[in-house]
Amino acid sequence: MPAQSDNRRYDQQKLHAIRAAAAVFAEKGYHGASTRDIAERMGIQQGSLYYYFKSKQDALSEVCLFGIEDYVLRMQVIAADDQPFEAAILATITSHLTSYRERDEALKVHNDERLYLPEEKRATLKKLGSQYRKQLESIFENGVQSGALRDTVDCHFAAQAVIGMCNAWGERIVRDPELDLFDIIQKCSDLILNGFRERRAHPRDAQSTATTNNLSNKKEN
Amino acid sequence: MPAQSDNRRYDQQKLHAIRAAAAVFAEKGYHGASTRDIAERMGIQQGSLYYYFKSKQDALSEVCLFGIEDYVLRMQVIAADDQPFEAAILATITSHLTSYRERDEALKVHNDERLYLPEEKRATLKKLGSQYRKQLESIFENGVQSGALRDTVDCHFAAQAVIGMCNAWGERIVRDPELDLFDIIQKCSDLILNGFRERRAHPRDAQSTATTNNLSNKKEN
DNA sequence: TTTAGGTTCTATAGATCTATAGAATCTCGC
DNA sequence: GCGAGATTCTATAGATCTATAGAACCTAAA
Repeated sequence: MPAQSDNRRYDQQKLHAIRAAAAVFAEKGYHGASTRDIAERMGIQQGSLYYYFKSKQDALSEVCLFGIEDYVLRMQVIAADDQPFEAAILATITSHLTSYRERDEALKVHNDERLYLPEEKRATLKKLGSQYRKQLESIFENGVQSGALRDTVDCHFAAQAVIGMCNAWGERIVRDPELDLFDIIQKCSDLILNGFRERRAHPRDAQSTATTNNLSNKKEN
Repeated sequence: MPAQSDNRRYDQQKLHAIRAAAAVFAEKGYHGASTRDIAERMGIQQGSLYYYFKSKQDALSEVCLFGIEDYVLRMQVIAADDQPFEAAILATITSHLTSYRERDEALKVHNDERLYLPEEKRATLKKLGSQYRKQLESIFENGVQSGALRDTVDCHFAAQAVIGMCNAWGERIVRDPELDLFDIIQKCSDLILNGFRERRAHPRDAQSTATTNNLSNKKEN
């Protein structure tokens, strides 16, 4: 039965179990992983796993929560802290990507496998996720209001784009531990802020509007 | 036995099978989907599916290939075509995102499930994927050389970022058919080119220009 | 040492699922 | 209508996999 008061052993093993499940789910996917795989990874028998998880689905649920919880908390801190936009977006991206490194595979599992949970079990995750997105949106809104960002910026789009980009890099980061985290953070921030286009030495500034116009009617579509 | 010369029936059903497999894999994941699910969706019995696929893994393989093949071809056309960078990146994003709409779930399956294929069966997909990336990189390199992009741009990073962002939006597009594709394409291009930062009123350099601002605020159709 | 409760093990029921074999049905040229 | 080949069906072997029950083991307090 699920442990008691000051019992260290249970808590240690439970954490161990969550990490093992995260690693296995990340590698094989929720449905591709077996409870035997998870148990094996933590050095116990398959049946013993049910001492820590009510069910396989319950394991997924806990891994997802573990993967996202303090990552949302960190965002809350960033959003509350009233920094200039540039600092805030850098902090956001840093937090997002270092989460992938630190919490290993749990965040990846949250992103890739959470949809296999039934609606009800996902409620908490959903709330955390949209909380995160809203806070990121508010950072963008503040950026617009402060004049740091263009007033044409669609903050909802912007938040989704940042999240999407960070998750894409996060997947790579998890898969390839050699990647230079700091370098990626820098470049992502730069992209979000400035894009890739050269700004000062634009060839002909008279037709600058013309250049954007012909973007739309090109080639087959 | 796998059909013959002018036999229409087989080809039709085979395509039907691939689409059914794509839909089911997209919804439940490779391991979460059963061959019975796929067969059911195309209105035949589970065992009959093996008339069209050698194995379940073979089905995944074909779906992935189906999902990525002509999408790479389109990129080849774009890269060969010597357009200005702005047009090329718009065409790229348009191609990428409309692929998600048109080929339904097969591209999503390629992105999410292809890693479950054994190394050997993935060889072709890998080649196609890196071909795609390299062509996108060369588009960025051309952009730098032509002066359209800053010469500090890391083209490898840029290509990965674009692919990551497009895939992230693609997932949403597949899941929510109501999303305005054209709007997303516009905003992604704008982000890649210009970022979100206000440029006119930036303290440091007072000059240039209103150039590209109006890309984002044209109220499309 | 004894004992209680916490942790892990073994064994297994019951429910999948993949892939195959062989029978049944369908299609179409003759 | 006949027969050959193409397509689909039924039935099943064999290999999973999840979850549970109950025995065994381990630790620490009395």
